[in-house]
Amino acid sequence: MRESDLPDVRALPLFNEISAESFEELMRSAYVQTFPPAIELITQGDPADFLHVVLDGTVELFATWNGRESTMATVQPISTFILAAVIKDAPYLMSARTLEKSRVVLIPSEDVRQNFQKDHKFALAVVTELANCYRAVVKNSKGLKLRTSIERLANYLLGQRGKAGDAPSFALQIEKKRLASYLGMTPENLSRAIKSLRPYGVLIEGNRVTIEDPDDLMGLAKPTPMIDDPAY
Amino acid sequence: MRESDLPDVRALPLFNEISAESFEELMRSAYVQTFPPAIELITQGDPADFLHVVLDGTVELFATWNGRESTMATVQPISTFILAAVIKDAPYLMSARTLEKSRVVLIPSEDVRQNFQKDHKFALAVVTELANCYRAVVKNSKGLKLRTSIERLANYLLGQRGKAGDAPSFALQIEKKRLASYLGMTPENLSRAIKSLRPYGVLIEGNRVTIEDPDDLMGLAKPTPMIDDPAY
DNA sequence: CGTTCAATTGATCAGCGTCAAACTAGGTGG
DNA sequence: CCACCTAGTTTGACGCTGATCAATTGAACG
Repeated sequence: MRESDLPDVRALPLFNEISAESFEELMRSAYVQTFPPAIELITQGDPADFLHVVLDGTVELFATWNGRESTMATVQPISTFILAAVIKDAPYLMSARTLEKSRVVLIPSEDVRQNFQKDHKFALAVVTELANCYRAVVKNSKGLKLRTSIERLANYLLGQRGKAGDAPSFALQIEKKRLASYLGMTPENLSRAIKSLRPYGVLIEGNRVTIEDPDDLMGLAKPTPMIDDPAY
Repeated sequence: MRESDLPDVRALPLFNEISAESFEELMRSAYVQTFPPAIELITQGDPADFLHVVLDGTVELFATWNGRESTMATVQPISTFILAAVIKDAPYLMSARTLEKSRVVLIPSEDVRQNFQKDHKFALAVVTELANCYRAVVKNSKGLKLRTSIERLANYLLGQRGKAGDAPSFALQIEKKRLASYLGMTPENLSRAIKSLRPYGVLIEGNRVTIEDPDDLMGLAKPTPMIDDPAY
């Protein structure tokens, strides 16, 4: 792997505190690969051979059952995914595909497991990472069960606005088709949900979102850190 | 806390491998309390002061938002809950209440955090526990997004049948009201879903479930370890 | 310039929630 | 021990949300 990529990986919370020795060992056996868009990186049910780190591009985590498919999350640089399967040496629960040209670090699972067995600092970082992942899924689940699709959309938009530094206008990071699936609805329905937010000052043209009056939208969305704040 | 309870707690995967020293330290500051039914043990949003271990009874984890409520899980002996919040020293994401008279061990969060900082074995156990919890929620989420309510019910029943040692008849562990909420539907809807499973050989009278032909039901439920097997 | 796929729109329909009422069961107090 | 009360469960009627189907528009890419 490229020398210049190392600092980025090292900067991740998961690797930040670990010993130079462990890091070097992990990176020695790791390799970086660039994938074209729409490549299935991992398939649910397969053994977890590698811990993945997205350096560039976008990766979609999705699940399938009985011919149906649902977007579970989208991973953007720089972050890892499917850590739990690697740790447990268990099969992946989700599949992953690139949405655009993406550069991904692949770290052999066995090395990850060995190093977190012997490097206490690494184990602590893994704990933190997993606790975060767990809480993220719980929040997601709460949203799914407690909110209507329009409320989920409204909160999603407010969340994206926050990510964009509270700019009045920003770009959607994923296509509407996938956003729909992520929010648990059909594309047709998302289209109509967007229209139904017009009275709340939401305007979406292409992937350009404009929120004219955040307070108005918040009246509908009723965001709470316990569902909507990733850092909570 | 009672001497006789110690072995049960010690037998938990979370505490099984840790040093005698850590265990003793944790138990010294821990205390056991017996609660009547319908007591709210923890409230979402509150700081995570204690790691909880259910010794006896049943505890429901639920979430609320905007006046709505949803059952997220039911915890039965012997197991822990809200480990992630304790580890992260973050607010609880879910509330918990006893469903029946329950005996619960309360371990001060601070002690848990300290001990997993210094006891590597404990940290490893926490990692495994969190990975399991994470995967459980992901499976749950997959079920919610990929299945209809009837399919979720069918799979739930097959799961319970498995827990009951594949007995043709067994008792529901929770009331239908809560089962409905857990499965993401209303009680009325659950009632009708149950009736719609009659042609598949499912008979439910009170809390007594009889599955006449599991294979028939499985044709509808299409269970997969990637959603339905807790050990997967 | 044409192909392909996403996005939108309209029409229709099924699933599910809501409301209301009847019924049942478990627990309490007389 | 029985009557009553409360809360869970079931049933029916109705309406809304969101899925499906079909067709069109729009945009991106070769």
